Order: sequence, then structure tokens, then C-alpha cells
Amino acid sequence: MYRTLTKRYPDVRCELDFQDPFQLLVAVVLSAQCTDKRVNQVTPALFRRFKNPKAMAGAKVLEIEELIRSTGFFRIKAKNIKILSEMIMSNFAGQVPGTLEELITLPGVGRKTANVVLGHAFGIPGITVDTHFGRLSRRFGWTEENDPVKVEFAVAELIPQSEWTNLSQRMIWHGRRICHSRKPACGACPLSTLCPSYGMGEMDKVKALAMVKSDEDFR
DNA sequence: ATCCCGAGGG
DNA sequence: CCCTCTGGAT
Repeated sequence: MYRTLTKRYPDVRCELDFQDPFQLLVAVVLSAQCTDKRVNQVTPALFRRFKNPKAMAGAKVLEIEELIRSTGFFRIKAKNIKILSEMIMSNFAGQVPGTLEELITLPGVGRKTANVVLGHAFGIPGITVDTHFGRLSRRFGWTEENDPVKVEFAVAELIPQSEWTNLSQRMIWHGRRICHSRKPACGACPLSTLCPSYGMGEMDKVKALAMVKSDEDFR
């Protein structure tokens, strides 16, 4: 997703590419419920107009809204980006903060966004649990699906810290490109031999819930 | 019609 | 736990 990772793991297709922590943070905020393609479409103009937290803090919310309209949730995102920029200026001396606790004080920045920024802008390992993890959990009948923090801790137990950022990126990529909810590309999936729903195709929430339930009954 | 590389609020 | 916010893709 980001330059350092693109270089280190060339087989993972990375589509957002920002070295600057602030621009990375804003891009990840924009990527919620939105494709990378769309984010990459709006960021050049956005950062040409407001390239750092100082400029973004002085922006009119309406102008940010216009620049990011096509990314969805644009009113909330625009407001959050302005406030978050103001907070970076007033609370963090103009620098994107480098800890989880500080990052999640920013509006629009939760655990997932914070961990992505920590991993890619600061090299601090973290497990990034997104909705793909949940979907994968469903496919495997894991019942922790509704608690991302539990999944985060469980994965952290299993994987060496040095691989957390790499694994997270690969999982996100896997969910996006292979294990998506509509027509999962099971033929291209390295986990197909392990997956109890291999070849079932479409997995909606109703089916998934039934599967988890029957799995519980079985135990 | 239904979901999406979330987050925040009730 | 539930709901809302948004446009776009399928």
C-alpha cells in the first residue's frame, strides 16, 4: 500500500503511495468505505491545494468537501480532516503523533487507521484488523469475528512482531483481491485447502451466521 | 439491492 | 448491541 512496503514486498500490489506521514494519514482516512483507485483520484488535487497540516487546518470545510466528494462519507471526512489538522498543529507541534494513544485522539482516526499509520510511517509494528479479517473469520467459522481487538491480540500471539505490518498488509490485500464477499476468487486463494467454505462462492451474512452457529453446535 | 481496506455515537 | 454517514461498484 505504501512505498516502503512496495519496495520490500514487490509481489504485494500496493496502490496508495505516500511517504509523508500527514498525507498518508489523510489518505487512509479517505480510504474508509472507498477504493484505492478513487482515493488516488482525489489526493493529487487535495494535496496540491492543502499539502500539510498547517494549510489543511486553514482550509474551508466546504472546499475540502468538494475535493473529496467522490470518496463517500465526504461531509464527515472533510470535517474530521480539518479538525485533525488543527489538532496536529495545536496539540502535536505540527507533526503527526507517533503513538496509538495519541493518534486515536484525532477525529476519524480509530484503531485500524492508527495502526496503518504507525506501521507504514513510523515503522512501529501493529496488527491492522479491517473488515476483511472479519469476513475471513466468518469463512473459517471463527466466532471472534465481531471483536476486532480480540482478533488483533489473537493474531499478535501467533505471528512474530517483525511480521505484523507485513502480515496486515497482505491480509488486507487478500481480503480486497481474493476473499471478497461477492465472488471470492477461491481458485487463487492460498488458504483454499484449509477453508471450510472453499468453493461455496457468495457468502452473505445470513449464510455466515448459520455456518458459525452450526459449527458451535457441532463442538 | 447490497456491500465496501471505519469511526463515532446512542 | 444498534445506528448513521456517502458515493461508487457490482
